[in-house]
Amino acid sequence: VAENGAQVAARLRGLGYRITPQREAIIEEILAAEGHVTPRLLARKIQKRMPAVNASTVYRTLQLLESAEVVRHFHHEAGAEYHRVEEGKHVHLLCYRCGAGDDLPAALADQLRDLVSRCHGFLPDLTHFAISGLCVACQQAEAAGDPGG
Amino acid sequence: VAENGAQVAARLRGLGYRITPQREAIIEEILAAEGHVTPRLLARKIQKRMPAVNASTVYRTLQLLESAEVVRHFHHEAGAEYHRVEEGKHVHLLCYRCGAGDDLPAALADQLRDLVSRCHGFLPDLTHFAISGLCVACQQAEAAGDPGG
DNA sequence: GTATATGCAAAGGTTTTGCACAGCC
DNA sequence: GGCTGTGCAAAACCTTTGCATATAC
Repeated sequence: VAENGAQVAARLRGLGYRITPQREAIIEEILAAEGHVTPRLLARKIQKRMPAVNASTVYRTLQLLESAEVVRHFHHEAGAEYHRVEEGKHVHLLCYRCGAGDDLPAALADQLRDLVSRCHGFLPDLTHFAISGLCVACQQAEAAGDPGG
Repeated sequence: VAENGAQVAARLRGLGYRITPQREAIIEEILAAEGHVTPRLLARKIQKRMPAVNASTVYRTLQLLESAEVVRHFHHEAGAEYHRVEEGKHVHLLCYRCGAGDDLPAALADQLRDLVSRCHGFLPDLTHFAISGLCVACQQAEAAGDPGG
């Protein structure tokens, strides 16, 4: 299902957008990124390849790509992060003690969504905000009285 | 269980902090606020009472109050919000279509937490990030083909 | 050729920080 | 009186915006 850069570009063209070298580079960089990227990091990566590219172009392109459903963003402690839509099923878990990130298995995520929906009516999108908490290792450390970080 | 301003001040004194008029005003304003406040709104409220108070004092005091466990913060689309610890049990639901806010019933919140904890090991704090989704009304509107906002 | 995208620069906004002075205890 | 907290100003960020120019189609 995962599109490559050329396919994304073709789809954008079909929507009436123009394909510029800047946009090609930004698309490629996002598709190449595993997981998620902040706009600022993405801007830095792009500027390594094409130093003249302005940060505002990166921000504008991200908005464009989100409206074209190529990417999506979610929020965590440090702000917003972008990822390709195909990787959007992840529920992001963040340990507030050690900072480790993890993902919720899809089956469990579905179960949570259905439970909220059935019991409360609200249909949650658990992928849009991260979930803070304690990872297994840090729970054990806390139980053992380890002061930790 | 809810402390009043004087009790909070006494507790801070016990921790070795000094109580200034600014801090008293900030504490009172937070305790008076129902629900949550952004730092910027809090700063504006304080400045109505005491025009000379600088925003940096508000930010510094919020950090202090959080380390003393008087307040806590959570994140949503627009940034961070602070609330008193006693009101911290809320899981914040936000409709991404109409913007309406709601809270998850405590029993359901507990159930979700236990489910994640049992199945995955991770012990989530569902109060630290809001949960985005569709409220009941907007689900019906979408089902009815209403273009909506 | 024309509409769109870009670069640039500047603005906008929030939050942080350094420092001298004021004021709490 | 000593140490902590405050105001002020400025800086540091990130992100957005207006406008003239470049360029994709």
